[in-house]
Amino acid sequence: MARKRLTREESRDQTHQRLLEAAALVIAKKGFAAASVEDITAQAGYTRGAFYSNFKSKAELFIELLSQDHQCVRQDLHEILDAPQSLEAIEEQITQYYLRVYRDEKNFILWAEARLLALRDAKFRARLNAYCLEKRDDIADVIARFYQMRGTKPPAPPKDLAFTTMALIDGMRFFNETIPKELSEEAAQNALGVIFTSTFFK
Amino acid sequence: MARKRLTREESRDQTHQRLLEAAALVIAKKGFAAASVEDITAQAGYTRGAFYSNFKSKAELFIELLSQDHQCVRQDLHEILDAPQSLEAIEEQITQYYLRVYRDEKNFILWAEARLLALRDAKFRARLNAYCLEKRDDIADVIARFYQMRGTKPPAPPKDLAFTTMALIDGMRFFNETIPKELSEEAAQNALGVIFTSTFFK
DNA sequence: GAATTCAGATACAACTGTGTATTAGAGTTC
DNA sequence: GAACTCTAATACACAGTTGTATCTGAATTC
Repeated sequence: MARKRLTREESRDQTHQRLLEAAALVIAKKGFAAASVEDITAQAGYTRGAFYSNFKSKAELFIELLSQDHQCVRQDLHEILDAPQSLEAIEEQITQYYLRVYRDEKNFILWAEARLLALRDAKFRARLNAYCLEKRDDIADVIARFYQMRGTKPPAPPKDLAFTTMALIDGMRFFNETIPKELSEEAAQNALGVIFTSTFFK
Repeated sequence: MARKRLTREESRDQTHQRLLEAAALVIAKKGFAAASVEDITAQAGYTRGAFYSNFKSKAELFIELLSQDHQCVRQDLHEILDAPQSLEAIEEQITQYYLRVYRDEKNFILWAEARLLALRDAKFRARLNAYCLEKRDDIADVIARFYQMRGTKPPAPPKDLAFTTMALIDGMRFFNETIPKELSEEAAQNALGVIFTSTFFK
């Protein structure tokens, strides 16, 4: 199994990507502040030299990591929800989608770290807010489309309801991680369902 | 204005309390990991010697800080909600209470830091979960009491609805801090109101 | 009021992390 | 294949953090 000899660019991209993946692991494990550049490069199998020739700073790397994840999540959402569908299908898919995010989203710790970092770093906050608003608007679109199809008026502006959704999911995601014993599948569905079944869609 | 000469115990308690207050400031400002013992004691006007003769570790101090805040918040909640009241009064007061928490709660950053720490430190998590469940049960009581007075069945077990409430408030609190421009008073009320007016209480 | 006790200051030794400057070695160009 | 260029390793100087060990002075005790 001859390993392909890489061009300079391929090699660099590989290093770049490996550092990002390593950072995701290490930051999730130790937290952004406690994750040293040394930790990250060691996890990736490099030394600090590789880091500084690929990124300006730890925050820069983190932003790029979040950006990649944001784009992935966004694409997922669009693939599921963009095709025109029936009222029932869309309702079902939204519920499924969020239950899936709630259960499977691996990177929520990274986003929690990021939010905390954003409170303290204005530049970082600006970048993060852009992602946040993009997501809110995507969700607001879905909500607006849903009510339009049904021909009823939403109980509040869709953008506000989108905030509700995001806040609730994030909060529950945390409980799910720290007190799983108190949050059976059923309890989680009850807690989330308040929005997805009782309010938005009834 | 003669300053009172303190007894040893008074002096120690004063130092202890000042360190806690300083820690609240510094941890909120720099984050738990980045806040060094040196930072905290300097902020309080002491040296590290004072810290190590008052606390076993930074995590220990943090737990005590959170414990104090938890007790305060809890007492507030009870004072407002414990007296038997009319249905309308309780509904109004819950809404007011949460709007107040939402707007005024100064220490939510500390709790956000704590949740992240809890993901990584089992002992810390156990302590924090205890506070979390105590709070959930307090809220669940209020919800149960409300439905009982009204004589209707809650849409889900009160404990689950309490999780919903806590998750939503925390999440919105974050948005309020990082994207205040997108969250007018009205938008916030809409986002929170989904629960307080549409679901729980209608 | 002398002896004692204890809160907190000071000094210290070990470690960890950072960023830059320099170097080695592999890819690229001609 | 010789000169070059760029990625990543290595070396280094420096700053910050930690916990303990020791010391000091004010409160306490007799």
